[in-house]
Formats: sequence, structure tokens, C-alpha cells
Amino acid sequence: MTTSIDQHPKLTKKQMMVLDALASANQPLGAYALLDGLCNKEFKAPPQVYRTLEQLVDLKLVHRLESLNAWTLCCDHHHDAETPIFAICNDCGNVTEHLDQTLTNQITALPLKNGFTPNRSVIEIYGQCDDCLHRPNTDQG
Amino acid sequence: MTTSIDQHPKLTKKQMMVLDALASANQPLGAYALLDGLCNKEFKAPPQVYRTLEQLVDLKLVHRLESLNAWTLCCDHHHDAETPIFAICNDCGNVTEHLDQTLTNQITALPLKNGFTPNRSVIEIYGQCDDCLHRPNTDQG
DNA sequence: AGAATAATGTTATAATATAACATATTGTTG
DNA sequence: CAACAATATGTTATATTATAACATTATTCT
Repeated sequence: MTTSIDQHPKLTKKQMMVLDALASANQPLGAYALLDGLCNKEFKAPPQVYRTLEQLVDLKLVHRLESLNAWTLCCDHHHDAETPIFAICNDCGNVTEHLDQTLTNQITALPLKNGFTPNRSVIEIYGQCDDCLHRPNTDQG
Repeated sequence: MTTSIDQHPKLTKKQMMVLDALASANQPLGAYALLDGLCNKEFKAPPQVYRTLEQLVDLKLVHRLESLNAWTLCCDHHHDAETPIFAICNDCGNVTEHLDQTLTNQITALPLKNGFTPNRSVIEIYGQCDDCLHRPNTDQG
């Protein structure tokens, strides 16, 4: 999995370490999972992880999954004003990111009928990814 | 604001108290805000609040706002399989609930292209409600 | 260089949520 | 009804997530 790290030559060591950790995980990680994985190397306390994550979110290299209290690499770098829609697998934790301007517009237009002016959306869909749905020996409700 | 409490004659005292507290608040409340408001009456420790909230969510009388770590009354009682879309005002905290089966279908269909099978969605839109947008003397970015 | 500003390190604590176990209530069976 | 099982509730303790507050270091500006 590649990120657009290349386009950001000026990342700090900490930022690179967090990106690497997220890339290795193949699923979203919580701040303390990151801290544990990175501890004694460069990160010694929660604020260091939280600050680095905030920086990476600002750089649009990382997203926070609000319903999961966890962070994941940004996998799709074409969203400017678009809201990413996250699909989160209940079984393996894998997250995919989806963009659809038309859909985003419709979603934000819905409350707009009532005079609501949207400026940020959280859209997180849980379910089973293709792999887990077809994996033979796992419990499937 | 009315809820469908009437259709649930067998609510416990605790459940009624939480519903009343949420109804009075006019904005989502966290578990500890509820606990503080209800303390020394009937609720003495976090698990009592969390359990009552869980019961009310199961009864579809309360929703949890995942991105806010807070709970709000269910305002629209027509969603069976439909995903409510929440519009949350950044200024006053007021939350409105919106249902749109077509839109819900489209949202859940988006990751489905990749073989993803959705079963639960979190859709929470932040912005300004009509009142706050037109309120004269508040800071508006 | 020296002051101001910003960034980072570090300690402490706040805020949110649940585990674990005790007690009470309800349901079931003989 | 008594005795046991199952369920729900009370209670204490602790886990998890996040930030405040302040010290230190680095950077910028003059």
C-alpha cells in the first residue's frame, strides 16, 4: 500500500514513523496502540502521538475514524472538498475509503432542507469486506 | 418535543429519567453529564447510566452520536432498516435526524462495488443550524 | 545576540467506558 | 413453596482515550 508520502518530502521522523506503523497495521490503530508500538524509540507520552496524528490529519495523510477512536492512512488523495466514506470490516478491521461527489452532495443536502449549512461530515459504514464474507471458517451472523 | 415513550408503557424509572434528561437538554448529553444531572437520585455510578442508555438504544428511543460520544433522543420513529442521518449544529449543539431510504441505499451501495456488505452506518454531519446561521451577534467563520 | 513565537518534551489529570464481582430479582422446576 | 438457575442491578475498581499545564528546546525576527 502506498501513500503520498513522496509528495511530502518534509515530513518529520515522528510523522514517518506513525505513517509506517499505520501502513504496517493494515487496519486502523488507536493512539495508544501506536504509542506502544513506537515506545522507547521516539514517542514517550500520549501528547507526542496525538500531536503527530493531528499534523498528519492536517496534511491529509491520515484520517481519524470517529466511531472507532482510531486512525488510518489516507488511501485516496483526490478529495479536496469531498467527504470520504469509510467502509470498515467488522471481522478483519480493514478500512477502505470511497469518494463520490454526487453522493456527498446529496448527503449534505438532506439536512439543508431545514436550513442547515453543513461543513464537515462523518460517514463510516460497518460490514464485511469481500474477503471476510467468503472466508470459509469464520462465524457469519 | 415528543418521543414515542407512550408506546413503551413498561419503561423503568431509570429509563424515564434518562429520557426526561435528554428531552430537557435540547442537545446531546454525554454519559457523565447525565450521571451528574441524575446523581444522588437513582444513579450512583457510570455502569447504571451506560446500561440504561444501552437499553434505550435497543428500544430505539435513543441514539448514540459516535463522533460526539453523546446520546440524543430519537426524533423520528419511522426507521426500521433505515440509517438516520444526523445534522449537528456546531454552535448550539442541536441535533436533527433525517431519514432517506434512497440516500441510505446509495451510501451503503458505494463500498458494495468492492464486494463490501454493509450492516450498520454512522452518518453525522456538522454545520450550522438555521437559527445559529442567522443569529446576529455570534462569530461565524 | 536577545526577545518573541512556535514547537516539542514531560507530568499530571480529565473524560469516557467497561471489567469484575456482589447483591437482588425473577423465572423455573421438583 | 423451596431450591436452584438465570437475569438484572448495584458497586468498586480499573481500563481506555484524550488533553491541560507547564518546562524545555528550536525557530524566527529585529
